[in-house]
Amino acid sequence: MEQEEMRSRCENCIVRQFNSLRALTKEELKKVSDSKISKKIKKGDTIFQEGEKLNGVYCVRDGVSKLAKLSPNGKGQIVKLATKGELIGQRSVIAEEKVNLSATALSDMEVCFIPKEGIVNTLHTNPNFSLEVLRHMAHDLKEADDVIVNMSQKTVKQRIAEAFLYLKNTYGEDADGFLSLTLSRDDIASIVGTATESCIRVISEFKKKELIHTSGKKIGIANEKKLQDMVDGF
Amino acid sequence: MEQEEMRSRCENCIVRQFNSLRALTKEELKKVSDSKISKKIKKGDTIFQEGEKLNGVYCVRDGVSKLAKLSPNGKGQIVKLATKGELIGQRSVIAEEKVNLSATALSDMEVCFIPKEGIVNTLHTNPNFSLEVLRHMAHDLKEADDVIVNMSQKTVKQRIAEAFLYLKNTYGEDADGFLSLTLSRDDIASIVGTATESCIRVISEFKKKELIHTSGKKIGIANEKKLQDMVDGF
DNA sequence: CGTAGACTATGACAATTATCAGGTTTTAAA
DNA sequence: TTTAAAACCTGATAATTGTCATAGTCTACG
Repeated sequence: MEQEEMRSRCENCIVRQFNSLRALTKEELKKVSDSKISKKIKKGDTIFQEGEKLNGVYCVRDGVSKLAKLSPNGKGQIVKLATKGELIGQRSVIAEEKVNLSATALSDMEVCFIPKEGIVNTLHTNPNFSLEVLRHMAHDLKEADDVIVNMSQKTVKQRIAEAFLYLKNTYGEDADGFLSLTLSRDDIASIVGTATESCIRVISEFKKKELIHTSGKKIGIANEKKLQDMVDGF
Repeated sequence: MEQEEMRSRCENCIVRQFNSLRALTKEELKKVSDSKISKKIKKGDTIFQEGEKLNGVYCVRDGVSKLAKLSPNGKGQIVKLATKGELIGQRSVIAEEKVNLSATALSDMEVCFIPKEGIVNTLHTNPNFSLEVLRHMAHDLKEADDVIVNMSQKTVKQRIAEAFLYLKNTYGEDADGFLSLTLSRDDIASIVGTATESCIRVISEFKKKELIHTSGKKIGIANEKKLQDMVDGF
């Protein structure tokens, strides 16, 4: 059990290297580690919901979640995927507002809930940490701006092609050449902002043109160059 | 001239109260004021362009600018309007990346260029300032997320109606009941992400339905409630 | 192992939106 | 004041995308 105790300390957690927590001092990290709560979340379960008030942030240790807004009529729009190493909920904690997106697990996940006190205090006292958080937020903002531009300037086909390339570059492929992150057609549609049926149709078309190959819901990229050309409008 | 000297000091600039600079200490503010350069920018002129490397941020003292991405085919997408009191270019300076949007004046403007050294140093030493910048960025990020959701879940008509309400709430109306910020049909189209012709058609339709009234390119809101209902899908 | 429910798939059609082509009006500058 | 350019407007048409209906396929679980 001492082994397990060691492993569960933030100080020994590799994931921390990927997010703003790496700017914490040893003492600050110790406090965070003492206050954090590890949780396992099953695929499909929600971590938090739009409108909730968050009392802390979640650090993703393993798995992938979607941050999305559901509309009254049932269709949702995925705004961002958050994966190993990312902090979610920080925007809401910093702005002291209710969360405007809900977070749902796309795979089994392991997350650590970090109560906001530790975070907020440190923001006031450790400029390196603030700056690090700021950099991450600046990056998220750029990505969001890019999504806005893509939604208005690219067709559904282009956006789906782009999504596949993004998934390959971000999450990689398995041994058989399929994207490591397997999403439902519905989730893919929600990422690119289109109807599920339109998404399925485009996937069928890509398959016919041998740009991708599929097996069940798994998708593999067969012709990266042509997909990229399509994104670029050729 | 001493009067003018007084007025041009950041210490006496009202605009500062609206942005992160209010978190600066007197000394820090003095340094910023000493290093800043005031510029007048004429309507239509660009402040900076996509891909440029910014050596500082711009503080908008008066006027309105659009932050947009131009696409190769000529259509642009406006991602954000920045007005009196806002800082622009901070994202790029913080992330130490080239700017990903270009900034163009929509009206005659007065801006102050603040070299990044002062900003970056202060970010490292004054946690209040970092935190204030962080809050603003968190707010921008939420707005960007909302735009993404709107683009995918609302029709062009709804987005245009929403834009008019936004312009009224943000910039107000003049004495004759027209929106204070007058935009070209082209710019309105770029905000909601549609073709100029589609935008004009919707405006004509709104006019026929007496939801708005126009005079030249000026637009006034005639029936706020019905416009809001339209946004909400009724 | 069989069945309910969820997911995938496709066709037919409707709605939305873009594009092209042509006018008219407004604006700004000579 | 004339004139050229830019902005606005409208119609006709095409392309894209969404919706509805229906059926096949997969999968989890009793």
